[in-house]
Amino acid sequence: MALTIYNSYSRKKEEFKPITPGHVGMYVCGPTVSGESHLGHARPYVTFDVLFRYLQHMGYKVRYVRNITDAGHFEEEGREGVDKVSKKALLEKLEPMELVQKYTNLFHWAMHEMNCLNPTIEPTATGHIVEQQVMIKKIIDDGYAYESNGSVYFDVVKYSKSHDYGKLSGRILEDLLETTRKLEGQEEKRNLADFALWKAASPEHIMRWESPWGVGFPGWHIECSAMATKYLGPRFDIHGGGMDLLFPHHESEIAQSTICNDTPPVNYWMHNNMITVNGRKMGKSYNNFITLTEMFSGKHPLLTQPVAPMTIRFFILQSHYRSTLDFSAEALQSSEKAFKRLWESYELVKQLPVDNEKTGDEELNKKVLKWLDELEAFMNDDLNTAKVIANLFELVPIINGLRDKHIAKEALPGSTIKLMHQKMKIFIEDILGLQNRSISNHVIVRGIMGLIVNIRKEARSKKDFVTSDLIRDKLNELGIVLKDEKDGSVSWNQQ
RNA sequence: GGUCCUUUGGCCGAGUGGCUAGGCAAAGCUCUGCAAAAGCUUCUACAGCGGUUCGAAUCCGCUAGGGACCUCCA
Repeated sequence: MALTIYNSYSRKKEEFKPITPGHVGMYVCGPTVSGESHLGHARPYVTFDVLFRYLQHMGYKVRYVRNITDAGHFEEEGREGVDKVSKKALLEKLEPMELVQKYTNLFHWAMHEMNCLNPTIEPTATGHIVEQQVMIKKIIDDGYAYESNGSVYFDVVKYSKSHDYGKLSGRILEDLLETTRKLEGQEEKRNLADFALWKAASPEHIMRWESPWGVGFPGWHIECSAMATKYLGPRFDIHGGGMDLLFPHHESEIAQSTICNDTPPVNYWMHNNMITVNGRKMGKSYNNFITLTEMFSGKHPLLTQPVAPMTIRFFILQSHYRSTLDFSAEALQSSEKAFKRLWESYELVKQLPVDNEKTGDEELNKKVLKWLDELEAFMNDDLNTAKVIANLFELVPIINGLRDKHIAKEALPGSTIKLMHQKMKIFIEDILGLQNRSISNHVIVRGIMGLIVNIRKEARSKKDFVTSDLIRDKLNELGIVLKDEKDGSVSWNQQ
């Protein structure tokens, strides 16, 4: 069964065929590290992390490139006024790399918390100024860019005469030429639709490099083209990012790269939809974003409690990546409970006996096998993680029922139980990248808890419920919940 | 204004023209020293109007609401 993915370029689902058999080149637009990442940013990184994991699961060797945008017009909020005063001592001034380092570290931390695998290459824009300049030179030499006042612009009008500018974003060039927006430096352009490859830096601009066109900094779109070309070649398989990057960012990327490399750069363009707040896109411009540190700590007016990183991951994966996903504290709470229930049942399946050889309930067995079989088909259908999770939940009452003896032990053969365990491991942990970060994984904690549980068991057997309830209540205060199971065993977990 | 998308039960969310996704919440029951879980049962929705079809949440049209991009944006 083949993986199909929705290609924004053709606006259709297409079967995925890599350029080089067995290998996949994938580029995802990374964060701009002039500020902290928010919940909205988490979506593409989780989405494409799942794609990265799934491609590897399929046996592909994947080169996953995700950039760090650390060049551009950077100002840290509240500091720009001070920083622009050049008389300040060096250490008092904003050092761009300091700012960039701070938010890069924070980003990496948040990614780790959400169990996103590291990309195989994570290039920075500042580390590839030379590559960008070489690319710009090539485009000028080819006659598709011009210098103006120390800046360099891409000639969109000329490009569109021989190429399909606007195809990806559904834009019509004539409309773009008539745009009434008044932007800085607009008079330097031949046409309003032209975009900057290199921008001259004003004296107070804190990020600046020498170039053949004067001191300046690279245009926003060129870094992705330069780094993708360098690490993935002129033409590669998958390019991902948020839908809001379709225009102008990705449209410009196509134009630049096409001129520079004589080929359209990407076979499959993938775009995730936005996370919304009350139906409105979460974003910088609307000032309705919640940073990931605020999410994890719960320190935000819209939150009633801290939101675990895994809850965010699960929340994102419960919807399809091309649909909008509406944020609310309630929705996240419901995800938290749901994930917990799924995980506990997954823990349980590992302990179910697998020695039964009969199939007592043919119908149930067939249903379970069907649910398991469908998991892969759902992933293959444009990464339908929502359906994968729905099927995993179908298994929950079955597993719990076997534990409670509600469903007879003989109902399902051991082979089915084993398969459930195996598939749940693959899909929950390896592909969806969900994990349990609670202290219950710690070997010493397990030992201590085993001891406490035994002491309590002893008390209960003597009907000393004062002691047994005290233990349970005190553990509860620490966030550990004990459950007396029907079969006399005791299970526990961290809230 | 242009281009495009969207509207699903109390809430969140999948949905390939026929076979009621799933989660959360709620109610009842079972189990249990108590509790917490868990299990069982109940809750059959697709913005409105019209059309195509044997059959429409799904296709088409119109109306209404919401949104995205056109500007930094995941």
